[in-house]
Amino acid sequence: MIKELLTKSDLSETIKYSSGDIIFSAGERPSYFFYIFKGKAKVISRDGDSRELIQEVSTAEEGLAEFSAFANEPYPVTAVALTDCSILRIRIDDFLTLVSTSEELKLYLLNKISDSLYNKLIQADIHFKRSGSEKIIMLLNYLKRKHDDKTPFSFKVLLSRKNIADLTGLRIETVIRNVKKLEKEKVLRIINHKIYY
DNA sequence: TCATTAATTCGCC
DNA sequence: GGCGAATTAATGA
Repeated sequence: MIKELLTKSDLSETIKYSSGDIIFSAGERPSYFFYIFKGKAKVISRDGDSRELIQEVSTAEEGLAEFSAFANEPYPVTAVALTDCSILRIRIDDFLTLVSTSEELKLYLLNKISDSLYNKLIQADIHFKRSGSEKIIMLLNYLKRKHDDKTPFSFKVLLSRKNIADLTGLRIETVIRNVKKLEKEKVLRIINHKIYY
């Protein structure tokens, strides 16, 4: 287990974060590798302080922005706790030493970073679409891909309108208008404000 | 439960 | 497609 590998080293420490706390900020030089034990965090880009783009949501038993341990660049993004979190941190030098000794850790990182890359490419595709409704449909398809039941309207979207806006780069009003349009076109259903796709 | 804050929706430009 | 205001939902004391 990755968790044991990281904890057995006395080089690591566990830090508690409250919901909303910033774990690292864009522009900072990474000094630590972070691994979430408990809770959920988002990795975002910011546009002033009004708008944000959700780049990734990481949850328990996952690292946070793993690429940063290898990229040797300042963080291009900011990480914020979405819930109360318990997060392990280990200095990057120590982490890299640990990686060099563990096949399991190497495989984990290869998997996780590949997965992130895949997500990024889908995301780029979403952003590349011109119309709001196309962006929303692509996001819904992406979210539904792991949903077993492929029949229409079987998938309840748990995201808020704001979440969808933050994931697609659209404004909330645009999301609301497009979602209504898509309902008229019978592409999705709205029951109790929730979207079924 | 009440108060505060966040999300959603609507009308207007 | 964005802004501000009104409404509604969620959250916290």
